[in-house]
Amino acid sequence: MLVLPSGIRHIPGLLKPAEQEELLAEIRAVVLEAPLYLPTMPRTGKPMSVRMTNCGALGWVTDKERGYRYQEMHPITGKPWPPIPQRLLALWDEVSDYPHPPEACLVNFYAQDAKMGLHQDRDEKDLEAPVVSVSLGDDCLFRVGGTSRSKRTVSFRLSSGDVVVLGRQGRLAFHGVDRVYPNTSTLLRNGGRINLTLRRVSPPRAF
DNA sequence: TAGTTACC
DNA sequence: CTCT
Repeated sequence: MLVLPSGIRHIPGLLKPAEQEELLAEIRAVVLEAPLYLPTMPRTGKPMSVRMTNCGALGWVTDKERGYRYQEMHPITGKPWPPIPQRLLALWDEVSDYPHPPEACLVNFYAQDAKMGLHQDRDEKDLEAPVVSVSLGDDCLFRVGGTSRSKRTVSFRLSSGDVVVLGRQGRLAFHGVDRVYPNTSTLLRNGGRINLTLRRVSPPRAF
């Protein structure tokens, strides 16, 4: 039987099919305002296989010249990111156990051959807040390990409507997507997978 | 495959 | 550097 590393919560089917459809419509609206683009790796300029955009006050971006960072503007259009849909803010309140709202929602689109290498989310200044991830569309094989690359990893399947929370000891866990399973969901007409990642970037301002 | 190193 |  599968045992997840501590601090990693997998909540299968948290979003019902109707909620997935509603959320998808909102993400389509985000993508109309802030188009998906192909990010590139720092220094090498190698394109990733995933296409990205963001919503929220800040968005995670990467390019050859300036590397991984958060910024307030879409790198192609130069416009501010659209707001995070209210139902994602509500989901954050439901699962994050954190008293301040997320500032960034990274939207990752995985075509059927896309993947994401093992990595840590460590570009945020606030590491107290968890990372909350929502899956839509085709299933994927998700892999998660410990806080060093050499630690053992476990793999499990994520389906549309599943939510994963990386918090506490899991906040800096290495994780990635090894493959997408084509045609395992009918949510997206043309297949593929969307992952939404909610993050708090800055420590909350003292009042 | 096991796992590095920047830049600001 | 979320790749090789």
